[in-house]
Amino acid sequence: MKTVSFEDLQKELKNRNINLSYQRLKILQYLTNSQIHPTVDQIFTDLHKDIPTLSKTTVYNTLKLLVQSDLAKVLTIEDNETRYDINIENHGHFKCESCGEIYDFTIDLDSIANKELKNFKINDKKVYFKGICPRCLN
Amino acid sequence: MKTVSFEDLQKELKNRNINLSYQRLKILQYLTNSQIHPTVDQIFTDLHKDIPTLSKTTVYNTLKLLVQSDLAKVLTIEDNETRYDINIENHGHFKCESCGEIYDFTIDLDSIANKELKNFKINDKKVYFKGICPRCLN
DNA sequence: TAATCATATTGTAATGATTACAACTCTGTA
DNA sequence: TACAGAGTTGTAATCATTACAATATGATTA
Repeated sequence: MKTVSFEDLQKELKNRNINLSYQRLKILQYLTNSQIHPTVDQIFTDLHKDIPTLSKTTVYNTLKLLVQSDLAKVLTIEDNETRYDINIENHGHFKCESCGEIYDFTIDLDSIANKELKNFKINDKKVYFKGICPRCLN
Repeated sequence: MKTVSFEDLQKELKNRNINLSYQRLKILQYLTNSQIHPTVDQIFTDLHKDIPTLSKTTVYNTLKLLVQSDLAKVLTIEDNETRYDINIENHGHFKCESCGEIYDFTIDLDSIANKELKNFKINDKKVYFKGICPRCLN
C-alpha cells in the first residue's frame, strides 16, 4: 500500500500556497502517525493535551482544507461518525461492529469499474465493509 | 437487479411480528415506489401532504425498524445526509456531484472479497462512487 | 524597528439532524 | 365497557457542525 510521507504532504501544501502553521502541522502529524482514521473529536481531544489553546473549529477548518486539497478523505462508514483518512489510493475500509476498530484493506478500485457507468465521470470510489474482526471472533 | 415486491416486505414484517400500521405502510410504499433513496426529510415532507398528522419521529422510528429487520439499508454517501434504500443485494450507488441524483449500478459484491479479510466475518458491503452523471456532462 | 496587511486561530452562538421521553391514540380481546 | 399493548405524536434535549466576530500571528515593506 502506498504511503504518504510528511515531506510529500508539506510539498503539496506549498504547491497550493497553504501555510503550515503549528496547529496544521500537528493535525497532519496526527493523521499520518496514528493510523486510526480518527473522528474530529479524537483529533481534538488527543491534541488538546499538547496544545491547550487548540480550538475545535481549527480542527474542522484544517480538515476541510486538507480534503479540499485532496490530501485527506472523508470516511462515512456510519451515519453518526465522520472520520478522516490521509489520502492513500486503492484501499477499502472494514469496520468491526464489535470493537469499532477500522481496518484498511487493499483493493483494486479500477477493477470494479462498471459498464453501466461508462458515460459517467467518476471522481471518487469508496468501499466500506462491516462485520466482526478476527480478534473479536474469538 | 433483484426487486422486492410489496408482498415480500409485508410477509417479512409478519414473520418478525411487526404490525403494518397506516404510517408504516405509507413509508414502505414510498421507499418501494420512489427509487430516489430519500432522506428522512424527503420522506416526511412528501408524505406529510397525504398524512397531515404524520410526525417526523414516526419516520425515524419506522426506518430504524426496517433497518433492524434488514428490509432497508442506510446510505452514508455524504457525511451530512443519511439516505435510506429498500434492501436489494448486489448494487452500488453513484452520486452526481452536480445534480445530486443517486444512481444504482449492479456490482458483484462477492467478487470484491479480499484475501486479507479471510479471517473476518463480513456482514455488509457498501460501494459508493461520486462524480458527474451523463446528463450533467452535457 | 515599526507599521501594515493578510491569514490563522479562537470562543461563542446558531443551526440542523437525531434521539429521548411522556402523553395520547388506536386496536383487539376479555 | 374496560383493559392492555403497541404505535404515534409533539416537544424538549442532545450532539456534531458551521457561522461569525474578535484576537493573534507572521511576513512584508517602508
